[in-house]
Amino acid sequence: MADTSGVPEPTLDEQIAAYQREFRDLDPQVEKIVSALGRLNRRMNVAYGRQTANLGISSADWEVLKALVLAGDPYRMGPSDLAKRLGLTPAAMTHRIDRMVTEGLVTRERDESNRVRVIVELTPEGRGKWLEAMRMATVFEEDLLQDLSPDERTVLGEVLTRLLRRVEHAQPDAGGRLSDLD
Amino acid sequence: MADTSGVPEPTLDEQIAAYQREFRDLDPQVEKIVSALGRLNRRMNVAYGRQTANLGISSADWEVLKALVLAGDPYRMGPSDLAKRLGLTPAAMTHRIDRMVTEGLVTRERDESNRVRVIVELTPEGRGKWLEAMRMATVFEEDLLQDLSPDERTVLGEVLTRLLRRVEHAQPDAGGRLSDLD
DNA sequence: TCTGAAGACTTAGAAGCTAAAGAGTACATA
DNA sequence: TATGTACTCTTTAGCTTCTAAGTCTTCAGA
Repeated sequence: MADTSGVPEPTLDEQIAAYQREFRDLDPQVEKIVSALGRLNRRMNVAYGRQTANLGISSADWEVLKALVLAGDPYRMGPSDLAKRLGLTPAAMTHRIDRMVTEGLVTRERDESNRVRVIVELTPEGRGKWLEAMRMATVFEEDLLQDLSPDERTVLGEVLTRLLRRVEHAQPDAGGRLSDLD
Repeated sequence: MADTSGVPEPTLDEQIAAYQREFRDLDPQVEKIVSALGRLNRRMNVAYGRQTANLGISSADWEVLKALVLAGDPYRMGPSDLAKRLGLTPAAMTHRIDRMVTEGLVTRERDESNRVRVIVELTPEGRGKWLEAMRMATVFEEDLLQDLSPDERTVLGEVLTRLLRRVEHAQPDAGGRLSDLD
């Protein structure tokens, strides 16, 4: 584990002030919204990560569990569909499934009706881990939002989905990957 | 590059509906806010990633450039301070700096007043890349938010900083790492 | 001068990814 | 039936980036 003590991250306002100092054409209000979004997400992911780590599952495991649960009962997908869904190569998916099989989270077997295909299926234990992670996550989320009034929740949800629609429309398909610009 | 065609991600509403089906105790409004936050952030990061990739810098490069710029003129930090700031081990920082020196983004030299220390300094080219990345990012961000009224911007900024304060208070220091639970 | 602490680097190795080659299965067509 | 082709998954080789542990250099204090 890397040492993260000392050398603290600047506060949001300090960072915005520094940006304005180093970069003239900056709307501080826009930057504050965007930076807060990035930071909020980063902190939330740290919290989720701690919770799932306590369950003994990695973020890679989590992604696969989520995809299988969203597929609905009987919680099955093929490796290449999973790979496309998660943006991995089939080779990477093979290794990931190997690990998850040994962890007891999923099973892998040939499709008897078409023996070219392979079926990855959630085990009861895998589904249990997903449910437990969701339970912890929702407790955290409720707590996070508890200071927001009903009106604020409505507005926030509406505005965020509007932004999401805009960003999805602006970029039809994916490219690189990057942590928050923040 | 992994194939990401076909097998589309469910829409936000489809996903919420699936979560409700699979997990009883779920406040759909809370989940919608949280999921929209996660997705929005993910899409934004993809956009940033494309932009910086066009400049020939990686997300790792970007993090270092940002830290040095935020340090202010003369844009200097020691490797271990950078490592702590970015949550890496000093060894990883050494390699990252190696790469960035060959890319001409930073210089590395011994501190003559204390020869144990090393000083990493932003080059004019590195600063130029940061400025250019910021320029592209702000254009994208202005465009993203353009449909929001002044009132909506004010409320959004205020609510997000409130949430940020809450999440920062709730978890003083970091733990694991995870992509969006979404 | 000696010694311990601290900072940066080196080495060895683990994890996870990609690209490309390989193996097995299904199916269309002769 | 035989065979070529396509499809799916796995294997192999190699790359990148990280951590852990050890080394080297420098500085500060006894």
